[in-house]
Amino acid sequence: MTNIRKVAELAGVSVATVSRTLKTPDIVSPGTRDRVLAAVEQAGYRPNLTAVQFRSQRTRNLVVLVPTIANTFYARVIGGLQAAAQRREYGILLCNTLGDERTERAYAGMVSTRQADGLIQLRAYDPFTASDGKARPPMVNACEVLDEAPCPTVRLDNRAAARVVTEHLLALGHRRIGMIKGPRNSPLTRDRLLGFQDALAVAGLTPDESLWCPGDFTPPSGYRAAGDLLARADRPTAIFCENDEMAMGAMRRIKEAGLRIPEDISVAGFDDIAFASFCDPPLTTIAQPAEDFGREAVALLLDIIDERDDAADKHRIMPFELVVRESTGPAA
Amino acid sequence: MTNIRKVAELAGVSVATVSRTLKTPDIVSPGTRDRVLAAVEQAGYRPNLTAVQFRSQRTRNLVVLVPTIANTFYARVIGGLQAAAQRREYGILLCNTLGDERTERAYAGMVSTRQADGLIQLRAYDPFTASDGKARPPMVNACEVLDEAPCPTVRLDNRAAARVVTEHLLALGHRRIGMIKGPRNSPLTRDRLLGFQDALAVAGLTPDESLWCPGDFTPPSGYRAAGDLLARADRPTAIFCENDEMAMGAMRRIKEAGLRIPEDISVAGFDDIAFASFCDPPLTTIAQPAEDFGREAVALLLDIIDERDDAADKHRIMPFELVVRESTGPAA
DNA sequence: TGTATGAGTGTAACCGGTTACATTTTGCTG
DNA sequence: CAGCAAAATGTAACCGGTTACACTCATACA
Repeated sequence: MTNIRKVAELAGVSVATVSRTLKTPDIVSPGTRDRVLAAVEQAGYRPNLTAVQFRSQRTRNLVVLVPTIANTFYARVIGGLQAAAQRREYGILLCNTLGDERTERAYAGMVSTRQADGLIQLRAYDPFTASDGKARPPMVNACEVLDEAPCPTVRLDNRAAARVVTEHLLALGHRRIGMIKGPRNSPLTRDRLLGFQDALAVAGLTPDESLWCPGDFTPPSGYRAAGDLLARADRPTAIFCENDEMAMGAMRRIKEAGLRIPEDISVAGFDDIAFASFCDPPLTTIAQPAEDFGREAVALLLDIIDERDDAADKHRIMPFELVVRESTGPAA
Repeated sequence: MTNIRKVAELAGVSVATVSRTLKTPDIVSPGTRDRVLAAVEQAGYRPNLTAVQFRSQRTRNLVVLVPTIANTFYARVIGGLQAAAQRREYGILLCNTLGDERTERAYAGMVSTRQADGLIQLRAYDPFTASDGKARPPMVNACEVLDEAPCPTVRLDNRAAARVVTEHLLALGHRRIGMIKGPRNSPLTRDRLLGFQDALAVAGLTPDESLWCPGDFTPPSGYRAAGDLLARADRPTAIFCENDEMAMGAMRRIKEAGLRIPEDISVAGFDDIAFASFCDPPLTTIAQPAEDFGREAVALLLDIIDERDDAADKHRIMPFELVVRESTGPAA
């Protein structure tokens, strides 16, 4: 394996000069510089980054924990993350945790063991135990955030967004609105449900909890939940799904029951994934600036790492937008 | 930062003994072992993995280059990759390249610069230039593979699979079949087109190239291509899309034209993504063992890295299955 | 008692860069 | 041409582990 010593020998200079030629070319004389670069070329030399990282105690890598990359919303967030990191010359180590806490802690350990300089967590779970004490590695929590996050966060005002969707349905005359919830312990689930209730309360309606069905953010769970809602004698005239994937499942179930969307029943989702505008009918949903979540998270994390910041408890709220398509219409 | 010397001092032993206690506990005496472990606990010691990697010249990390993680098929492949790697105590560094060659080369450089021990490429592009010469880093190419791959490959017999889909359409009586292709220079596109032609040839039909539309594996491109096909006076009675995402776009366009699927026109896809069974109507497509692609790729790569293997030109062909759903029916 | 054996532990070299400090070379001025 | 500052380059310590080799000491056996 060619190392810096081989190159130095080849160029007839010291290792320090080789290092300087590659890192700060302006402080070596032009003649030497040419000779060294030729030797680098000839030897096919690539610096051993492991050695550099070891020496500098900096890896310029960031670990990103994603609950599931299969979700197209997260895929967009990651796109934003990567672009931002690349611009600052940081690499992204992407970890698909599937929500498994053991896996999350294992990957988070890459920061404790100095394989990465910081961590971006896209789920409301803190992989560092109390025993890590005050020496908490640099971390940012985005998208689904902890209530009392021990770090900066980037999130949507999910409650307000859910309220806007619900108000849209209410404005269309819907009074019995079904709700398909996300995973039980997710703050997203809770906040979106709260926003839903807020809107009902403002409209002077008493919420009917029997219309709230459990789901897990996957199409099959939306399919099942919709089945339960349709089986009722007093089925709702609209269903608000806490994400688009469940809305897709719900729409499938509604069609199998021989009902029309939105004539017989309206459906609204959340996230505005790529398929939302291509399903039948196109889905009314909440659009989020997914890429910006990634960008912001990187910016905040690098602030901590570079200690440009002391507070370290900045919290960003990203904007959302209701996208009205054809899956919602006037109540029958 | 607590390091091994601090722990050694705390336990009253040498650094070698600390190292041995953690790596080969059976060769230190029980008394010493307890003392060292207590010191490790007390100091909150985590070995600096960068130092370990540097010293051992092994990172136990694998780089995976994914064209786009937003594609749910790739997401499943990655799931398989991660599970397999974790079992062998390797980490996965996932890179979303978006097909950008500069990004791919940059991340592939992580192997040349010894930040990772090997590379799994899910796209038909070789990120190593000829100048890397015979010192090619360990690499495996999966899913979309190079024709003359300089490394082991894991792939589907795309040609045979496309032929099976086409035969299914022919058996339903379709004679004018439209084709929505993938990216121009992808071997997937070419092989699936070849299989399509194979089936037509066997059926004694002359292929009509004007029915082959360009696409790029995204829903909007399927939407546009379907528009072109429907605008023809002699529009096809079936459309074979080279992947499911384009099929979703095509179905949307067909419905907007007021046509029914499959009564007026049949649609078939490829990949069997999660939404394939939830769109309207559920999509006939080719299912691939996505997770197995990942598992196999890791197995082959570790064979090379551990030099269990000298040949290094093993090629695995994975099985596929035609999944007939409701988007295909008898020709009108 | 002397010696061989082996378990347990310590010492220090090593991995490949970076960089503080020392040394040499160059350029300029009087 | 001496003398000095500045520029260019070299020397070697250092990052934090791992491990070959050396050493100590208890035990077993002749």
